[in-house]
Amino acid sequence: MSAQPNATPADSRRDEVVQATCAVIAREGLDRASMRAIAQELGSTTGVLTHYFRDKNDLLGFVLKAIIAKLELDRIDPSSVEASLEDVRNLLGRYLPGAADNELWWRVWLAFTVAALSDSKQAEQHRSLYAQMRSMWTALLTAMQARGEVAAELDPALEADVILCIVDGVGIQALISPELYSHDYQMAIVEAALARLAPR
Amino acid sequence: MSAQPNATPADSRRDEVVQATCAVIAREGLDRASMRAIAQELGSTTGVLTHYFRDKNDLLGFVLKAIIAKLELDRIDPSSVEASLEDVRNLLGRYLPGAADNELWWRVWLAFTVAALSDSKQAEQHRSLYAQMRSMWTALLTAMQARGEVAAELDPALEADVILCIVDGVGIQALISPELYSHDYQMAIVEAALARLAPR
DNA sequence: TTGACAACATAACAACCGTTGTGATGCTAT
DNA sequence: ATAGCATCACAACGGTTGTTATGTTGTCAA
Repeated sequence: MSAQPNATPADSRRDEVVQATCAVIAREGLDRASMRAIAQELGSTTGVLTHYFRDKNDLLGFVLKAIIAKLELDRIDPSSVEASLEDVRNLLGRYLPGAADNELWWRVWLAFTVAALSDSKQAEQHRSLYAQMRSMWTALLTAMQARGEVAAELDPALEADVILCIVDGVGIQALISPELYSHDYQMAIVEAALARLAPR
Repeated sequence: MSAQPNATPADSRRDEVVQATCAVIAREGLDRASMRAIAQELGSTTGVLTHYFRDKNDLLGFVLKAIIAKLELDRIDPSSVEASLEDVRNLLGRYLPGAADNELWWRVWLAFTVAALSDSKQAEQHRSLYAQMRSMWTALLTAMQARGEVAAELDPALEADVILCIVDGVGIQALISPELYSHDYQMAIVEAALARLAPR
């Protein structure tokens, strides 16, 4: 279950710090995630943080990398898998908040995304990451279209962006109004926006 | 063009401060919008801010109120207007970023939204605001459905949430990748998600 | 037993934050 | 002319921030 096969004890401890940082960011926000707050969440002092990370930027870099890994780990290879519309639904279902601990990762991801809007370096990273998702979905939809699973008259690139937008939108709304956006309701919205993919 | 018909000079000066605050938030982020940074944006010192506002919270309250006013000002009364699908498109078109100075307002709004996720008081405000939009769209779609402008088998409440989600999603993506999300492309995505509203 | 090193705790530092009080300036009504 | 008030500039305050240096503890090889 560990991240790496040859993970040293130091690496696992580092991961604990990253986890604690995510917890603080998700609960209090990115700007309130100070060194001392993170250390307190960990039940230690800032000495732990400075020992395993060069500075705060370094720590946040590890956090962002962990989030990105979470985003891409459960991704499928669009060229090797013959996905049906049902598979697409399941894939999005596991990705959205409302299931498992996804809400925590969504909160952290959204915090970094908004912060990236004011940081050209981080903005470029986010752009390329979304570009990656975009090309993945475009390839997947193109393959499905060739197999007749997606209506022929649709533009796969545009539909890929529709998926990205609807997922982001549902994600945000679910974070704002979790009592309204149950997992089933999130899926209902996604399916409503995706129904047009079906042929005929 | 002023906000209020009987606006005093003090009110207009207050509005200048609010505008400057929005500019700083949009450019540098909410956490970087310090009193001194806002004053510098205004070409003054913090004396101006403390004179017109009790404290920073008070100032940010005015900013949020200005944003909300921007959100609701160009809203239509769903019961009095006989909107067509074309009108819905135009309404959303004026609302999305990519047109006029909407991008600035979107950045500020998103900053407040993410901050609200870690503040139960602000979170409730955002929830009720989205609830307001939700009921507006539901009423509008219901009326259009009764007039045969929207397919009869659809659930207006669900479709209202689809609209809210797709707008938020397109808005965020447009802020992240403005060079990709032109105004026309934003509209194309919205129209793609909205095409299913048409009857038959 | 001792020395080296990892794993922290602790304290101090400058920089920045929001807030407050004080004073200078200029306009306005009397 | 002068009192009064609006409109700021400015400095200082306590608190919090990230960073750095130094101290303490345990472990383990030689």
